[in-house]
Amino acid sequence: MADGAKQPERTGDMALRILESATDLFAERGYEGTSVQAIADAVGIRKASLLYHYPSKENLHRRVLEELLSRWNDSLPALMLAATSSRGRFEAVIKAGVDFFAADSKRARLLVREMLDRPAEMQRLVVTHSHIWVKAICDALREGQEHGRVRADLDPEAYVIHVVNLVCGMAMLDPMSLLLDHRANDGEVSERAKKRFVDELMRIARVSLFAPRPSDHVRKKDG
Amino acid sequence: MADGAKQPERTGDMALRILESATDLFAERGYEGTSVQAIADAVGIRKASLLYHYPSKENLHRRVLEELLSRWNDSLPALMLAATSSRGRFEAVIKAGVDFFAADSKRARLLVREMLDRPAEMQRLVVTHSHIWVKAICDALREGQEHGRVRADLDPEAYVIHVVNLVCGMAMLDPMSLLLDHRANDGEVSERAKKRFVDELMRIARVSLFAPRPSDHVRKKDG
DNA sequence: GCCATTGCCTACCAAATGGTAGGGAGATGA
DNA sequence: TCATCTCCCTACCATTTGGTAGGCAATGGC
Repeated sequence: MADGAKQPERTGDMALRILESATDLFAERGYEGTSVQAIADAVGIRKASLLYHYPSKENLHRRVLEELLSRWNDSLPALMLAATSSRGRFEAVIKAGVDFFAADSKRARLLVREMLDRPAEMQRLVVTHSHIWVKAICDALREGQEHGRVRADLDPEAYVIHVVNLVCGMAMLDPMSLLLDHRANDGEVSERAKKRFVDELMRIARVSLFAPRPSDHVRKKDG
Repeated sequence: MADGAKQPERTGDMALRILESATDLFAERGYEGTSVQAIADAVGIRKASLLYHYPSKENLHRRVLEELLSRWNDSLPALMLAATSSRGRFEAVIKAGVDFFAADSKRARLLVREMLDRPAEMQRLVVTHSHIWVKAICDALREGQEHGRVRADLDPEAYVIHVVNLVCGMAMLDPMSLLLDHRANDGEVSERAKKRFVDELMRIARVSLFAPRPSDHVRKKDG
């Protein structure tokens, strides 16, 4: 191995390349299932070189998680805030949230994994990182309930959790996809399966959010 | 260690005790995060003794998964089949599904983990184990759609997947629970949080399933 | 030239991993 | 009584784990 053709391409972005490979592998195989050696191999360097940039596996893992959460908190809260006012905006916002994960399902996988592997730490992270915009959304939901736009029996906090859960469910599209598209898929989830998944996800989120308008039960037609 | 007070209690159930401890640990820490040594410690025997009952870690893992899926397939399909006909039965059925996981959230955790860790194998398992009753439910849903009981724009397969996903979301109640109940919880999810979670889950599943009846938008009241 | 810093390397480490070999106590049946 | 079988044990194995020590080439300021 290492007989050539592996020049460092650019010094300085080594740390970034490590972070990206680590993100992929942690998402795919989990923390315990990913060895430092495997990450180093993916990057194309030696294990000791990796540990020069990140003093320990645990440290690297923390950085991976921080990077993910900061991205999440960059894009999501502003979008989500616009969600609860009107139906059109709602569509766009949930779609944006879905796209965030659909773009690379690594993120969803990583989040779900962390919730399973480190529930206590994630609880802290959820509280510190998310509870601001969760609260904002819930306030908007409650206001919507007072105006009759939002279903009165909706439980705001629980609703948000379930919608997030539904979106994160994209991490598990893989094993489910054959139920949505019977073609022999070659390891890749078909676009058709993904579309059915996302469409129904948005439908569920939508109809369980908005109070039915008097005219709703008549114009029930689908393409 | 092993200085006494560890008589085998009953021979023959050793294999079962191993299976149970392994189930707990696999669910809590994942396959890679659980060593054979740790399982043996939990049971109170030596590692080599464990490997006498199960020839390898991988074999033990397979048995754990088989046991889980067989339980799932014992209790769920019959219940689910009754779900789609009337609203009363629907409640009971989803509740039963929820209870199945709420009883010990290990099961949900284990399933979610497998979907992340071994998507390909789980795809096979899902197809062979579940697609019969999934198909049955979907048929019932489609029939409900023809009779106007079920929302016309519902996508049966996708709906089932999302409901299963919602139920499996119970595996992630832990890190979310503080959003549902602000009391300092001592590692245990409060009953109140669990109830809010389940109630909203069932509400979402319900309203996104049944077509609104003309009278629905007036009798919107909750206890 | 010179010296310090950066960045990746080889070589090594103790500990833990999954798994094997084989011993021995206790029950069982002929 | 003796052979066999079951079940758990101690002792060991090669490999892999996360991590350290130190070398060495390139770079850049002085």
